[in-house]
Amino acid sequence: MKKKQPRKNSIHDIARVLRLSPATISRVLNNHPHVHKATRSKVMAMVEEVGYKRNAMASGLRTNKTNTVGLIVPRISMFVHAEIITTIQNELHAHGYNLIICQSNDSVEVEKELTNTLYASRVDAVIAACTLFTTDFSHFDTLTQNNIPVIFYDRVPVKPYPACIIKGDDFRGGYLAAAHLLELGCRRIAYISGPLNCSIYIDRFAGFQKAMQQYDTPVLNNLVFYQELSAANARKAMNKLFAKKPYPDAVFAANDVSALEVLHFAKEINIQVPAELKIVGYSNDPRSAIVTPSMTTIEQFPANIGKVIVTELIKILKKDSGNDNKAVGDFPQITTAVGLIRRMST
Amino acid sequence: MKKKQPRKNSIHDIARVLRLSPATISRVLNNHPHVHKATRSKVMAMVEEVGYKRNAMASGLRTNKTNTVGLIVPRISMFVHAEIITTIQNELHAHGYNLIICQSNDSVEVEKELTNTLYASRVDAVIAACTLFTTDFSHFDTLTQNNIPVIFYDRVPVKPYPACIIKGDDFRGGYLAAAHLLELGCRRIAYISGPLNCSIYIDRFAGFQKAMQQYDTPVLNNLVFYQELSAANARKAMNKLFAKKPYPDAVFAANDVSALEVLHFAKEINIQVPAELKIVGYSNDPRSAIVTPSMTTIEQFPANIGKVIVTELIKILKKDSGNDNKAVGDFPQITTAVGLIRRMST
DNA sequence: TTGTTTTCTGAAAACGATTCCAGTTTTTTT
DNA sequence: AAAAAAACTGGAATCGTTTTCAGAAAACAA
Repeated sequence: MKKKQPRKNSIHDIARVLRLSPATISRVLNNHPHVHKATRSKVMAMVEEVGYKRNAMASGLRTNKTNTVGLIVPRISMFVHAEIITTIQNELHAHGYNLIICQSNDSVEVEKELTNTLYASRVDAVIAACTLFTTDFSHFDTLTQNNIPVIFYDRVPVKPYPACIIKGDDFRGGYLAAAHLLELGCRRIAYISGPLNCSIYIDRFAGFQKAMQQYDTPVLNNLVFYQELSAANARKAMNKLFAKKPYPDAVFAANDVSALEVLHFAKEINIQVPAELKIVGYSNDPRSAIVTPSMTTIEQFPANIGKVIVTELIKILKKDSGNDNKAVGDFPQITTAVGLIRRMST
Repeated sequence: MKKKQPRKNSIHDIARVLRLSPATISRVLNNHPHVHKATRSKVMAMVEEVGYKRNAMASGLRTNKTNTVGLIVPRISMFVHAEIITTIQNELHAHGYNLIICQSNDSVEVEKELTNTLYASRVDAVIAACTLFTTDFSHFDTLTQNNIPVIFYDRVPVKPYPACIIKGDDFRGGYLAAAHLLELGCRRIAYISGPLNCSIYIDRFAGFQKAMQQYDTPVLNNLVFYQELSAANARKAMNKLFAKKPYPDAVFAANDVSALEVLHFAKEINIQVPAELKIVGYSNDPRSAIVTPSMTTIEQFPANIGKVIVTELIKILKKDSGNDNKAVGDFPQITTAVGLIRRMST
């Protein structure tokens, strides 16, 4: 019960007991060469015995390295993000890095604070998926200017920024969804988009337009909605769409939450899906597979995104030259594949 | 473009420029009294100008305080956890603490490493929901023995452990689910449980038994399954249950993933839900609300759990006496409420 | 044996912020 | 005007680790 570690537990304490210097203990702990075998095992034994654990703050302060990567994400509960995070964590772990996960709750204010906190703890790099409302990315300057590499993904800066950018092929996603509906014969396609200040929605919309154009189908203003993609907003849009005929024959929603609400609404007012109305969502949220009818959606391959992010990050950390002497154009910009998953809603 | 922060950026640098001592800068930064007003504003201006940001490692090393709490969780993607985490983060933030979120991926090995990492960075406290397979909690000893408070929630130690424990009322959850089914007239109730080495499943099962007993209904061994709660395992269980008559008239599953698979299976073999088979899940996963028929389930009020956790944690951190001189019995053990949400599956 | 490498080890100076202890200035009191 | 108190500031030690530099010990060569 009263078994207590000695109050202090530093390499000095170990050194004192073994009549060695802290320097030697440190060398053992860091696998430096030129430590006598006997000394090494003596030290290791003692380290084991007293349960010594390195103080990361002292170490980091001295070496200017934390082996830690910070991640900022709007909400961890979003399926795509959860999946990406998990992959990132596993991959980083394999490379000896720890991951600090932070949620911005889609608040720019919190996002700013988080960049500061991560800088304060001097993480080796930051990975960020910004909020919907982040149009000014200058709060990341503290990081980039102090040579902490930043990788953006998902919701990325629209204007050039000195950081690596990794994004899904949103243009193609929008195109695939629209082309699919057009091919099925739909011509009055409603589109529920996110706000157009955000990179992903800009691109999805552009893809949507491209497909419509290819099928010589005009994009009707009263069939397109730019809004925060909540269920409530989707419902509002549907109320407008079905206030009077002609009804749309398809709805493409830029995320699955909206698409699910569209489906729910259609059921309520007894519109047959897919016969009278076809629906396509975005992201392949697990819910989209289990509703009835199951939902056609765009798959983003989150595990792949995670892998690409870590691969790039490791490259950057390895070469270690930091952001110095780099022009904006020197930072890679990578697009990851998307695909259409056809289900019963079309 | 070439605008560069001066290479170093410490209080020494600010002190040098202002012809003050680092001590004074520090005092300004920490709102110590007894700093001349003029000096204070001069310093603040310079801090602002050079964009000085405190080095958390140096500060933490000196003060032995990081204002950071570590959180270990099996998977952030589980809805209940995501919700709890978000609440914890927001509440902690209000108290000036940062949160480091870590995933164990339900691996005991990773969980161990994470406790070490969190100890290495000397967080002020650790909140942990352990893996299903954690039966030995000794890897948390490093923390408790070094006076870092630990709070367990959800999946908590079964044996006494010197840490605060916060758990949902799993006994009552199991009871409510079973009693609900019994009240509706079900008598052949199958139960898909998690493995019984884990606190939550022990309690849910006990609650289930209690209800069965109150209704003088025997718990039949061939209707109870102890297994990791995956969709695949749920399907296996269903295959057994529906291999030959008499079929069960209800299934209670200890989580929603299993319950959803049960529903899916029932649909496949054309069993009417709820007419022929009633189903109850656990956790109120968002998916349970949108399937057809929607799923009756046990709500755990995750936001409330998060609040309770932070309230307790702040109490502990405030009194700051640490784990010293505390017997195992001195640590609070709190149970949070659960409730039944009745939907169309019953 | 002596001289020269090669191994091994320790002393001490960092890293950046905080804080105790004095010391200096200013204000207040007598 | 002198004495006492209060307000303000700086020096220097400290937190625990890493690393450079140089010194001591061992191994090797001549």
